[in-house]
Amino acid sequence: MVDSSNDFGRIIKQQRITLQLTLQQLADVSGVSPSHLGRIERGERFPSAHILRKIAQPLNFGEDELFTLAGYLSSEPLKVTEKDPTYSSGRLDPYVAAVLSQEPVEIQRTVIGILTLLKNIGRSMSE
Amino acid sequence: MVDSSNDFGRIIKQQRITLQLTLQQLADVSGVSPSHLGRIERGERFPSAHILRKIAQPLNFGEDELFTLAGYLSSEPLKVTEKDPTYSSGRLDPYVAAVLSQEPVEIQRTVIGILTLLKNIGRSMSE
DNA sequence: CTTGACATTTGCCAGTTGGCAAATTATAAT
DNA sequence: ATTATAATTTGCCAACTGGCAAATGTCAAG
Repeated sequence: MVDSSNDFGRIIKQQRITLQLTLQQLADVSGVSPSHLGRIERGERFPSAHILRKIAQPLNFGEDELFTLAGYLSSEPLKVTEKDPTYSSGRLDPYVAAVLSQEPVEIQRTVIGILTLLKNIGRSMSE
Repeated sequence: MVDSSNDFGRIIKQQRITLQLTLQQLADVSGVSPSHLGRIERGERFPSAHILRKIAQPLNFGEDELFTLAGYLSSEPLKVTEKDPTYSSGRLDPYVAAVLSQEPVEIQRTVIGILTLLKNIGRSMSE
């Protein structure tokens, strides 16, 4: 299965690169084969919970953080999301709320500041 | 494959019974086939993260909670949040919630993705 | 340019997941 | 008990996961 907008893989890869690890090294530490790790990074495989748990710690992710990321970023959009009006715009996504509430209010507002900035940039570029 | 001490299945089943749902009804709501749900309940299948996520909401479980129950997660709370009292307010600033909820969920999640990336960069730079 | 040493990707395939439909079992109602 | 109906389980199999080994890509040193 290929995930065309492979956010999860990109995040994993970014973190591996940041930590200066090769696939082989991450494989040694996590016990997951380098080939499989590579396929996860480029969205050719969707890792099982078992694998997610193995790679969470070596990548400095909280386990549940990685699970939540994987769940929400998985290739198949949730039908529930489409059917349930409470999940569409006008409401705050529960996952987003959960993650943000872990941050100090200062950080929360900074995030909003960045969002506003990006929107302004986008607006001015489309004129 | 059979899980001899099938705690997870029992908990899932208990919750389904409590909510007065049949396998068929839970299947309709969650989008997971009744046969598969049945096999999960009696420990003949280990649900993927994808399936876990689908059934969490209809059963009134938080996703992390369900992952923990599934035995994939350690039950330890997040280290960062626990050790640093100034770090988390534990709640979402109302202004932040108001602004973010005006964006599509997709954007909301992208914002979180950016935040995560920035945190990872910061973490690796301070080592 | 070539060699050698790693790093990453690909080919292959055994094992597992999860859906569909048929079979079986439980539950009512007469 | 008998039939009808709903709920659950089983048989089957297409699709996916993840490991191993081979192939390919990358790059620094000679």
